[in-house]
Amino acid sequence: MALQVKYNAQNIENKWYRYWMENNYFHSEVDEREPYSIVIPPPNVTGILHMGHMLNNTIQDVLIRRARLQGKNACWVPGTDHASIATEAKVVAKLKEQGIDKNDLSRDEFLKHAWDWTEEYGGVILEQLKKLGCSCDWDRTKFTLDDDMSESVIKTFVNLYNKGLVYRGFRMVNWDPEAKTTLSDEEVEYVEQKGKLYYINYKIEDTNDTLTIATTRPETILGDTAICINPKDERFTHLKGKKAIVPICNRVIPIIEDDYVDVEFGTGCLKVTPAHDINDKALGDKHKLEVIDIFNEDASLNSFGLHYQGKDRFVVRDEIYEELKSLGCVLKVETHLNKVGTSERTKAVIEPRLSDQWFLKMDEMVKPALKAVLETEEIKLFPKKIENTYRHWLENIRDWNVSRQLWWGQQIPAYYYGDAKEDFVVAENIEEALLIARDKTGNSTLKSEDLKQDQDALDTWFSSWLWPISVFDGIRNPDNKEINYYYPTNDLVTGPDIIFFWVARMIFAGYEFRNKKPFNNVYFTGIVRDDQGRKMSKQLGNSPDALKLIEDYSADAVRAGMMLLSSGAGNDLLFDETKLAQGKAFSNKIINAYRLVSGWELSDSIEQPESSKIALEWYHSKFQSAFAEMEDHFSKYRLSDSLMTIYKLIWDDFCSWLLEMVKPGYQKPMDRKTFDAIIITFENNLKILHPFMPFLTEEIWHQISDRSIDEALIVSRYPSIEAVDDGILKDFEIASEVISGIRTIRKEKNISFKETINLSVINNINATKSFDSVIKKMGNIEKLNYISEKIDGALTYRVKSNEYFIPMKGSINIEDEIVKLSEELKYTQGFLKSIQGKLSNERFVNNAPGNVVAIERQKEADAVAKIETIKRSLEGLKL
RNA sequence: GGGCAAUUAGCUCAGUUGGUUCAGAGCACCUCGUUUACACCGAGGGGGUCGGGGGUUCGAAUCCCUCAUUGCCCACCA
Repeated sequence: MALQVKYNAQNIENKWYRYWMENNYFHSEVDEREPYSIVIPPPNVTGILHMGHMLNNTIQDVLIRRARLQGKNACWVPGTDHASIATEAKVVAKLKEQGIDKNDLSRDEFLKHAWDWTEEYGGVILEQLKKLGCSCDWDRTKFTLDDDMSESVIKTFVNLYNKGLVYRGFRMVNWDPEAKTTLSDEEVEYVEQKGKLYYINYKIEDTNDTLTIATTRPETILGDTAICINPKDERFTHLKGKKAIVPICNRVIPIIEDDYVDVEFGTGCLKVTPAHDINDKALGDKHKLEVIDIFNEDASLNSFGLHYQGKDRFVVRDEIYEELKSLGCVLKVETHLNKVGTSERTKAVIEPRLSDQWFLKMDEMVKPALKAVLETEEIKLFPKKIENTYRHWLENIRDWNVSRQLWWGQQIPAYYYGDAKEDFVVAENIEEALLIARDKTGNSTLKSEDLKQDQDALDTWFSSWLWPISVFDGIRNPDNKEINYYYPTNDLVTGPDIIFFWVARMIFAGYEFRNKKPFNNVYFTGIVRDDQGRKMSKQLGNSPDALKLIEDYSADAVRAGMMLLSSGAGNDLLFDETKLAQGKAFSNKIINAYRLVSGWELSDSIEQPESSKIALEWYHSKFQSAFAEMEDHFSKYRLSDSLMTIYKLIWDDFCSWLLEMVKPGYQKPMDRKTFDAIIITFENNLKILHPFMPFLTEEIWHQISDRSIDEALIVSRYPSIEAVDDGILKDFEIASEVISGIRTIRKEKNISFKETINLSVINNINATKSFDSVIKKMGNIEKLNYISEKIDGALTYRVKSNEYFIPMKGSINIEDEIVKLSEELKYTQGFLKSIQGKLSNERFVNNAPGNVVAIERQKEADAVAKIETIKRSLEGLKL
């Protein structure tokens, strides 16, 4: 344990990560121990590490390492998500750059490109997590498109179909014209936009009258199949039963009545376009209107668009406005603020569109999920307030549209054998499908070539909702020993933005397929924002490079910094690089503390000083109380408080007090007994800090002594919990105040620390007597004696109400002393007055509980006594 | 439009069931100090009428009402 060379974080961190990997410490297998498992929220396979990941994964690693130190069988399953829309969009863009149009490729050709892309960029993020120190069981790494994962997904779909929970429906869905796929409601973002409200005149058939409708989307008039008025609207009674003529296409459409129409809004006349608006669709169904879809899948106009055919909807909007104007059909145009649905991924404006899609029934699945979180609380959400959001969504849930018009994902296992909509079967593979189809049709000559698989892929979340089950192969082999051992997982750490996409659905899946919750606790992290409170994003360029931060500050410092920043579950955190610097300073502090300890000369021949003995006794209790506090914070998922407790323990109590108290004098040797005890306390400090700063702690751990493979810090055990001696903690508190007092006086009176002084104490400070040796050492006191009478002309200082000490050397400025004492007197008198005020208030004495009143009386007595003491001191000075 | 949460020191946040002069922590700031691990240090110190107003109570940062501001979630107004 020689004095070390400069700490090179990067080398050391790489060294220990390699060591951990080589010795398989991250790997977990089923055994006798209590399991502790976490499944990672799988990042997008082509993603790169950003601040959110750093926060999220640091938290998970802290939890995992802590569980390991508790002797549990800790298993953190890593993996990535195929992120269908996001990845497919990236691949399409990449191909476009190369001059390749997705539409020119076959499904297989496209998938080949996607896999190439995945192999090239995929998994980068997992390597980055290693830099951060994440102790995932990499042998278990999963990808949501791995064969076994996909099999589980397909099996699940078939299972749900057979249970009657999956159905095919012709519905209005959110259509992303750029990705040419549907989106779930959760994937639609409503963005406020300044649009226009166009007032357009329609002729009324067989009259010269017109009626005016207001619309934000004039291009959709080509799909109009009715005008609707409110039957109670007296302005339009003359229109009842009449027909209107749509401008440009001159289609004659009925004027219908429905009280859905808001008399106040626009003109009170509503144009009805059932193919392009969800409400219009409802009206259309009710009134049996014709449905005219005027768009292609890329939202350009189809043949119903007449001379606008092939043009984009927004181009048409402007052009049709011009045409209508030239036809004299435009009454006016107003600006109008409304919220436009856009695709979360592609940012394209969503087009409500009618199409055939696959849906999963939700109403039954919601029930156990609601109960588990809100009633039995067998699943706990942190922060609790998020339960409101959870409840609201679940209570208003709609069926889940699980089909996507994409290729990157699991293809829906539905096989069509005929042209009719219901001519299909659902099966795990084509062979089975064939058997079922033959059976169903009675046509035994049906061949596999006659079957055509559905072209759609499943929503990404349809694979990730199985994640906690499928990573342990619990779908395909529901009774395997892994799933029975690791499931339910313990903690889930994720962002609140995917509570519906993912968290709620995992809960559905858990109860549906395992009849058990998927996890016990969900810790929702906050969003990482910049110092102005803005969300960190690529567009704003306000997100620091995560890897650069690790390089600049070390992984330990970044982890500690992130943990210090995150105040509690669910709270956003403002990124502040000074916190990383604080983390760095902390690791430096520890390195230097070790440098001090490792530099001590040992001697077996000297006795342990009394001061060291008592100091170590005190620290033992201090450590235990901090440890208990840390555990308490952990139990409430208050990780930043937990780290702060350790931070203060190590910085203040260990470094500033303990080490200073036991430090031998200049060039003096250290006694063996104290040294050995210090090493043990140092090791215990490292243990409790290890989950937060794994590299540094492991490094020092091995510097302290050579350790075998079984003795690495990562696989050691937390210190045992022992009783806290409250008495010694209290005594030390007083002793430390005495020492602070000495320092203050030295400073005020310009007495150097090198100069010894004498100290006399009046009124037995029994409490501190055991710390006499410490006070002498820390205050550089030559003689410490207890006296019964005050010494005139000496400096006075009080600790607590009636205990004080008097350094006798040094020049005394009596005036200063008088001023100081007078101030103290004034303060104490004020205090006394407020207490007496309270006590003379009859209502207080009569109403407050007895113990509260008793406390007040004690305070009163203490204050009176203290005032007496101060007064005596003052008189002494004035003499 | 509906719902939920928040507002405490310059900054980020604690403050459990109302009760010590209880307004706290970390960082930042100020003063002093090259004491034999560390200036990424040490010793001291300043700083908030707990968003405004009202109420309940012997007593309110804490409970109630109201206003203001901010954030989040949900919602089909053409």
